[in-house]
Amino acid sequence: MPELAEVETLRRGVQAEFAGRRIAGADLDGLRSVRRHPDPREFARRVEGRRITGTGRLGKYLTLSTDDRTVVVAHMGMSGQLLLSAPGEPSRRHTHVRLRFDDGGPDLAFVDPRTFGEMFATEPVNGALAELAHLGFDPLEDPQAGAKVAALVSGRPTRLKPLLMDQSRIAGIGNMYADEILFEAGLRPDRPAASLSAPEAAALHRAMRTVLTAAIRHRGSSLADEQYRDLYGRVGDYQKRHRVYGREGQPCPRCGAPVKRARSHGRSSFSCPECQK
DNA sequence: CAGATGCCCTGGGCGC
DNA sequence: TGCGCCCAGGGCATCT
Repeated sequence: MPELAEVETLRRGVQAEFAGRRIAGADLDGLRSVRRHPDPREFARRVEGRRITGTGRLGKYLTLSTDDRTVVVAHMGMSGQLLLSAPGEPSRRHTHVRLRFDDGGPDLAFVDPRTFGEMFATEPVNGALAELAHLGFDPLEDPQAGAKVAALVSGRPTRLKPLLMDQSRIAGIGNMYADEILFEAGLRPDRPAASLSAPEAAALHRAMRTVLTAAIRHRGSSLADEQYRDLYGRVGDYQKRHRVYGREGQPCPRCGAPVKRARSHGRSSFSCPECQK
């Protein structure tokens, strides 16, 4: 389930492999992955002939800027992959979008079994993409992130974990990294945000940076299903360093108490009952 | 406005 | 071997 660290890993791959190249055409399979376009042919028409000039990321969204105003946006959802594919090589199952390039180099394939992900082509209005306007700040890219975390928790009755995962407030943190960040910060997932002291809010921001930068350094997390792969099809390494997520009953690496799993709304939260307060 | 719920969707794992 | 069931969960629409 690609979150900020996995999308950032993909972005770096896409930047290295696709920046400067011109899209010859887009092959589409069905409507769902380009569902923002009333007619999928519109997506193909908008990207054809565009040269990719750079890449960006806001939260879990990856953006490809081009030589005109067109911006191609990708979101991986639960199971989306962006894969470097040899031109002419048959598309694997669940390939929904495939970008071909005019230089004979590798294609970019969007593969997504569960189809929660999407791609679309759009353009900025007043320098911003309307489709991403609902997103909150990026915890790594925003230089004001520390102050924004402090402001966010102040006076808010919401519990910490839903707050961390609320993309309209902080962009890029999902279920997995929320658990790891809260463990790193020593804070319970169900802790009311407003109850945090100033040092605890600072620790929460520090934990975001620590966990997310380490996860990027290790090229993201691939869980048991190995659904997450980078652009080259490689699994990440950071799952080996998970301390609570997916580790129910195993000893907390800090105090040895068994990691606890709690469920709410069909989502699992993993935490240490002893050292998260 | 915030929180809760249900839906979208498929592969993999499990029990029988 | 195969079938039905459950689970994973991000984003969004819809409700209270």
